[in-house]
Amino acid sequence: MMVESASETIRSAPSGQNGVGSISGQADGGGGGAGAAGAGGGGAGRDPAAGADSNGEMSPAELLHFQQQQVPVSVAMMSPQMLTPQQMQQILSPPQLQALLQQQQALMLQQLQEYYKKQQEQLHLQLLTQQQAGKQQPKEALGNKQLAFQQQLLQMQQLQQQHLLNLQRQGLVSLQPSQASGPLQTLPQAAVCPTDLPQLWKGEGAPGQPAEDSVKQEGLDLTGSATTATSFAAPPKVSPPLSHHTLPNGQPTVLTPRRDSSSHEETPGSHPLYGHGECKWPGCETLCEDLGQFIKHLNTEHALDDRSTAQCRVQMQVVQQLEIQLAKESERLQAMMAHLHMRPSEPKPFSQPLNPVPGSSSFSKVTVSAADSFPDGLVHPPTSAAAPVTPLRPPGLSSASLHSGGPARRRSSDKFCSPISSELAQNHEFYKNADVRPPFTYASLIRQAILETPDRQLTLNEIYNWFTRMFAYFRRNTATWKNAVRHNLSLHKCFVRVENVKGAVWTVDEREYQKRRPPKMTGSPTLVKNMISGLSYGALNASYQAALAESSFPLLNSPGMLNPGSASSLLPLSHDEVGAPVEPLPSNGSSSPPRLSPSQYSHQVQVKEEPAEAEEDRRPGPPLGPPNPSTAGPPEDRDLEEELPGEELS
DNA sequence: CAGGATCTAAACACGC
DNA sequence: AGCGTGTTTAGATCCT
Repeated sequence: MMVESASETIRSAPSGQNGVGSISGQADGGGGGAGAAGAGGGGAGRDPAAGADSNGEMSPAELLHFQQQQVPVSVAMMSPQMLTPQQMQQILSPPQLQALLQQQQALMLQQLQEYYKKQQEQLHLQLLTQQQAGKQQPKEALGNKQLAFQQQLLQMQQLQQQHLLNLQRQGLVSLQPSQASGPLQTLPQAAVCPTDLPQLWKGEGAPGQPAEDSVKQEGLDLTGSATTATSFAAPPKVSPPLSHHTLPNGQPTVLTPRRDSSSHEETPGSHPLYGHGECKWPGCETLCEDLGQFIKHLNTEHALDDRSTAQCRVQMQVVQQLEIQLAKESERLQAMMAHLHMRPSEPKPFSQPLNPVPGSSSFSKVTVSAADSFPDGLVHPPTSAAAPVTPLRPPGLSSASLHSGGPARRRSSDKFCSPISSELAQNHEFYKNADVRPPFTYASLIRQAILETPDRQLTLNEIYNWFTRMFAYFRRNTATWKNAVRHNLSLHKCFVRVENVKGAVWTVDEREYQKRRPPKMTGSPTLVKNMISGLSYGALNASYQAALAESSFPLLNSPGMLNPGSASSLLPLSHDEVGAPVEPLPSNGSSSPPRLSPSQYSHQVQVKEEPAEAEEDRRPGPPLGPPNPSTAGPPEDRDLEEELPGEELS
């Protein structure tokens, strides 16, 4: 199933973002060649060109190169830049979100400053104490301790620096390299070129420490303390660590697709630093009516001078820090997964396609985007916290689906165990802003939409709205996907139409929905394992987290553990169930009234007055689960039931 | 190869 | 007549 979904994703990839789904399937099917071209050209192909364009305009090609690579990343993290104005309009909150975000960050900045200040004082105090005490101690010991403190201090300051840089980068803190002032008085170094930091540290900490050299050389690199980041040492000097963003096969990568999603505004005549009528230079945001004006502004305000260079350095540092952080988190993930026996921990040079389908013609298309390929060989999907709206790609989403305009189904999620609601929650911002097709089936999405509502019912139009609200992808090609939605509503028994006072609403028959799921996959440890190993880490990420959180995976390692008791104790009041949607597998959800909020359930039943008949047809047994030959057993047991076949299979 | 799931497209019906 | 809503059919892909 996983495979299938992935393959569908793959298949659709060629259609590209612009091509939309329309005939993607057929077109692709017909010509594998076309597909390949689409994959390459669709997302990545375009970028190089864009890069070339802007490159010509800017002075130091190198700097610009960095900017091209970096700016969008960080900018994307802060603003829904990739959206077209139209899309922006359709989104409810961005402006408010932005404002809110800024408020929060301002607050955070304050707290950070306080925190860092305290930490620094504390560290200094400790250091001094140690130094004094150390006079009576062997020199070696003293050196070590001092070094340790020094490193700690450095680490802390680096962290601080990182935060500040981020804030600065986001324009929250307006900093001029030459004029540090205002809110950052306590941390003047942040305003200065990062390369000055070592000196500052030198002045602050113990002078002449050996570690400083390395720090100096590596800028903000956490060399001294980054013992865990061994797998991914930040490149020395200031060259942005982009090397790993290229795929072995030479395919363009990550950073390119990103632009894809923002391609709406980045017409051939556009500039990576220009968007929404304003200058995207860090902390600038000067309004420019047109590109020409912007270019002028760029050349005057951001010419190659000390300030611009410094800002560029800052940006590079930001990226470096993020990379380092990413590396650390990735390593942690790797260790976790290794520990959980999810997969061999040895790095695999290049992630395999989401669905290693050797024979598949689309195989080549599904290479993991550069974003996913890191030196450690792991896929490094952005965490929702780190890059909520990064167009690079959401956790759990295959790269293919990123570029795809076609179906990006991932039945794994609705069929297997990855809770769509969890993943949605995690990547909510991403899907909301990025023009990426969600890797869920229409059915699962519709169900999700319905279950998210208190009443567990939606009119068709409300479903439409949910789609457009939740997914940028569904803000276009409305005819296509709306048709698909209607088609799915009609086709699947799990969707029940209910005549309401205000019209017809759609509800979900969980039992039917569960029925749709092939039992064999749900419980077979072997199959599940295989599926997992066939997955890319990226695809796993969110799904895994959610799945693990919801204890779906314990089944993996201990099928025997599966019993009503344990299952119910594990599944129930997960975040999904409490606040929101219920995922099928974990809870077997709505089909098990006892676990579901009684009010909710009754509500659902209530609504279905008219379709009661139909419902009875579809629901052999009463909601409360009296055993039925076919769907037999109490709801709780259905968990078991669904798993059992799998066990039998294996 | 059959069967199932999914997606896309399209035709048609019905009511407002 | 146009539109929204539903239903249904057909063709396609992919996986088991």
